[in-house]
Amino acid sequence: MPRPPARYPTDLELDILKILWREGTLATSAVRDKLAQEAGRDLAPTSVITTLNVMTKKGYLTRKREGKSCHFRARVRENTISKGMVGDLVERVFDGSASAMMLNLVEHQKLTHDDLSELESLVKQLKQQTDTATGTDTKGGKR
Amino acid sequence: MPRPPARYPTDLELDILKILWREGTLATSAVRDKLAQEAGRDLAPTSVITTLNVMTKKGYLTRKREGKSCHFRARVRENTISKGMVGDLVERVFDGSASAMMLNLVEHQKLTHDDLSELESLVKQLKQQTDTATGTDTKGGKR
DNA sequence: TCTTATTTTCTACATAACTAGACAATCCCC
DNA sequence: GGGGATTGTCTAGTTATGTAGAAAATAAGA
Repeated sequence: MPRPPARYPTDLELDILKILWREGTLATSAVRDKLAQEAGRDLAPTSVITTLNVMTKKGYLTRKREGKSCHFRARVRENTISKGMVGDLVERVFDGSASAMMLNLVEHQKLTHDDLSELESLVKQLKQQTDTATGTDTKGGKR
Repeated sequence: MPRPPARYPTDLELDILKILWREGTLATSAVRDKLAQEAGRDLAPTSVITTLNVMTKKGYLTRKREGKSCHFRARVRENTISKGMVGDLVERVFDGSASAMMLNLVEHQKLTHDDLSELESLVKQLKQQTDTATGTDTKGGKR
């Protein structure tokens, strides 16, 4: 068994996905420009196309021929990917314990006072839901 | 510029680190056994040594000859690695916004009522610290 | 001591990721 | 319509990861 394929988008793929999530549909050259401007990746046109084709093969993108050029669009939603990547990290690093990861985040990453307030109210809200769900515990299956 | 080296331990490396963090120092064969038992990785002895040597070269491990065999020990602390990996994900997926990642976690990962309680008190505690810090301008240097 | 089992070293190979060149296809402008 | 520019296809080169075999080194036992 050789190198297993990555479960989630690689670095470059993620940079491209971010662009397409924001911009919608773009031609190859446009993707190339954005990559240079925003991600500081100054790639040859062929490099960009190759990558876009690979991503299409992987199911990350949709490809449509438009005259001589191709237009690409994200086929996966941002939320799905970020959720998956976070979940993967929780699994691999924290053995599936989301709370362990939360604690790590709260302790090590810089959170502003406002961040903390927002988080606090969100937690309070969720706690109430869990409270109410003690009777009908089917509610927990939010996701 | 070809394939960039991973910034953090790969899958297999992390599995090995987890074992060594828990067990302290182990000979190659012991690492191999644990990998089989706990991670379900049934590797050939040579595969394990090769990986251990690579990890040593990367600075993850310490290697000491002990008669005919070698003993390995983690050289990096668990906290450092997990913090780094979480920070990396925050950077790559959430563009550096730790709070965005928190929200994702709270929304999508399953947290028990107890998890939420613990989190709540931790946030409360941190908020107070931030409050006290309002006098000193340490707030400015966010990111 | 000589055989044997263990462990290491060195080499190797498949696949993924990242990048780009050679070259073909296609479009636009004069 | 032909020349130049743009874009796509195909191929390829480099490094990382994951895995293991051949063979050397070493310890241990009969």
